[in-house]
Amino acid sequence: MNQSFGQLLKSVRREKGISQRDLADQVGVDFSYISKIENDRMPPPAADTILKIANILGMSEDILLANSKKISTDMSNAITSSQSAIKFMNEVRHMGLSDTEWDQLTQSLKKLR
Amino acid sequence: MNQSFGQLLKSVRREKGISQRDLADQVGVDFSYISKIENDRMPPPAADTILKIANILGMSEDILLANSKKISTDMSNAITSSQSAIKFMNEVRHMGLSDTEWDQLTQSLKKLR
DNA sequence: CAGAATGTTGAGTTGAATATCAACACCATT
DNA sequence: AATGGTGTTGATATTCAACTCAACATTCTG
Repeated sequence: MNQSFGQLLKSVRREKGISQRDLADQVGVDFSYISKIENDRMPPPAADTILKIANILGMSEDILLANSKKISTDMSNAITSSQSAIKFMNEVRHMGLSDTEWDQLTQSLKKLR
Repeated sequence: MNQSFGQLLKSVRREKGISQRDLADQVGVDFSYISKIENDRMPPPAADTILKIANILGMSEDILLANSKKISTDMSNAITSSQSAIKFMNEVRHMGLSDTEWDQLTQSLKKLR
């Protein structure tokens, strides 16, 4: 059910009919690197690179990022730039939330605005 | 009000009456490294090292971590290990929450349990 | 099948984070 | 003034993520 980052990347890239070389050129990396990532011979690239890939492939940044288990610079900043955010995250970490609870929090989020 | 990581470390260490060498030995780093950190000549150490320091000094891990603007491995895992958590964080990132809003979320958190 | 396009693999590179080492300076006590 | 405990500094080392490069293999298309 949870496909690897490489599997996801490979399938989306193929759907779009783009070669590894084309993608790599647009991203600004070597095409052999794309190959290794797609075959899970290397871990997902840096968060910034993941964002570029998502945009070039015309897919959701969030979905690709989520599959990579990486935290983007933006997200990292969103957390560490505010004392209140850090406090919140510490609480969360100590509590060990379930998926359901996370979803409830997302609901609370939407009620905030 | 917002003292640097180095200033905080130095003041707490002195309160406990521990020398840089003693602290460094217990942490497992060179004492000169502690000196540089305390004088802000080097950025805060790795998250794991920060946790060790906090424990040796008998202070809150969270406070020290928060001052360092770093994300601990535990916190990173708490976020990336769940799809729902990642979804929540993406929402948050796109919204750009204020401190007040973060505090409200912390309240929601407490109501969850 | 030929040639071009595309994909794979192993070894090596690079820069940033995270430190170490050696030398020296300061200060208090004996 | 020497010793011992402490702190500072500049140069250097180590580690790891994130790649590149060159060579080869496979697949597609005419």
